[in-house]
Amino acid sequence: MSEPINGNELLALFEALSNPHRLRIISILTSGRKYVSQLARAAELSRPLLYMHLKKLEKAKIVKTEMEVSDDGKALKYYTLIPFDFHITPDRIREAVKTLTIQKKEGKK
Amino acid sequence: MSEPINGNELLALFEALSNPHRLRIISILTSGRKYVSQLARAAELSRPLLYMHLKKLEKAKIVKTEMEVSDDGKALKYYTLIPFDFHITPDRIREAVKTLTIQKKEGKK
DNA sequence: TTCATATGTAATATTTTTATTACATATGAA
DNA sequence: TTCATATGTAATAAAAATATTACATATGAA
Repeated sequence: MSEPINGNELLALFEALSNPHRLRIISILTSGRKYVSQLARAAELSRPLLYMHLKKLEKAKIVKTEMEVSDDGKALKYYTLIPFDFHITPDRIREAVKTLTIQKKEGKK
Repeated sequence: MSEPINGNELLALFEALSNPHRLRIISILTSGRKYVSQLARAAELSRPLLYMHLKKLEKAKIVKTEMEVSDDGKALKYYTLIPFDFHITPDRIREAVKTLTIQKKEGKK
């Protein structure tokens, strides 16, 4: 969480955190795990849109998910916050950049 | 730098850090200030594109700028890294979200 | 005067991100 | 069977971010 971090992972982290809805989702999840529909109501987002945001948070390893079946038989997809403690300084960024391979437009024809 | 941070400022910070070129720019500036053309060569970016990226870094207060005139009379615009040390945890994000007023599509007609 | 070096930006194009609409399936309760 | 609750996603639209092109000005040196 606080160790030297790979450049691509660090970038994915910042990308995940660079949106107000996703910050709010993180905020909501600090009070405990929520299943998708529940989270959609709390965040006031449509499920398709919420899924998109959750994918970015998953990619950055900020949330994890698990399927469960409720007492009344409904399938529930729970999202849980993965605790983190990032220490961001210029030196850490300089170190991370050494392993940064992501290029915008990479693979362009 | 490490104190509780305003939600909008935190978002601007993450937005500034969520691009590989900008991370590289920060990395380059860790070795000392550079003027724009110098930085453009080091980062292998066109000046117009570099200006766009520098604006985002300035907005997030990650860099500052000062104009100077070189010995041979050229105007030089120097960019300097502002030291920072951010501590990012779920609780800090939850606190910051309370003061988050930025909404995508805010002000839509 | 011409060249090489700077800064500065407007207009446009391209790409990516964000958001919406419209579906599908499955479960248990009424 | 119908209703309310879930999950899941494809197709599309809209908005924002990124990138390029084409200019402008100014300086000192050759």
